[in-house]
Amino acid sequence: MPLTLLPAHFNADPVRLARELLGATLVRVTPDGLRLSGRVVETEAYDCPRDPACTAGRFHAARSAEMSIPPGHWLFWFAHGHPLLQVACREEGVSASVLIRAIEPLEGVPKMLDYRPVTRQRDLTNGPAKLVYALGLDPMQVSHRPVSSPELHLLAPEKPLGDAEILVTARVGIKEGRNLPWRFAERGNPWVSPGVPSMEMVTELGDSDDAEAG
DNA sequence: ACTTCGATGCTCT
DNA sequence: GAGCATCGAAGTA
Repeated sequence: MPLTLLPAHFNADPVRLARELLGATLVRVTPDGLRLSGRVVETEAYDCPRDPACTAGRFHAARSAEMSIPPGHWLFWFAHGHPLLQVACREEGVSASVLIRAIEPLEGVPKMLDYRPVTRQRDLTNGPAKLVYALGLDPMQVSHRPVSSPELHLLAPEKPLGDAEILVTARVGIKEGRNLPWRFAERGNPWVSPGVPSMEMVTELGDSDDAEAG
């Protein structure tokens, strides 16, 4: 039986955690007891003290609300009116998190399609806000709850993904810190978000950059 | 399959 | 009032 990840597990480097969460199962139990789940296939790390995406401009102040959330608790970042699901990392008072960017639907697909009707099944959960809608999550209800909550929790991967199975790329949609290789995806999985670059582009990324996971 | 472009709602100025 | 860690629709292939 897979283990439910506990909040204490997230008092750690978000870059490492983002990588380790690939292959985990995100489980949502609806108010009527329906179980929806999906395999985590794409994540992204944010780590303020060393992250230009956080310290640049408006982001710095914006993190203050997030900083009051203890590690291993859910939080939502809003972008363009869309809620993005994250887990707070490191110790409380530090702004660091892992963003869940895409999942591969496992259980409860009909209910997900009910929450978020799409014509192509591929589009159901292949984006950070898409998966929030497909799971029927209400940010107001889920924010600040532990990642081990019955209604929304994470099961550890059966087997951690090897380096060869992980595609490391740059984050998207931000100005500063574009170059940091802090987005992780399961290589070859069709359920990753449309913007994940091909292998060729990743190779170019490697020589132009520094910061590593640690 | 790909592109472009407007709407979204929340946060900070 | 601006800008954004995005999405969806509409257009072209």
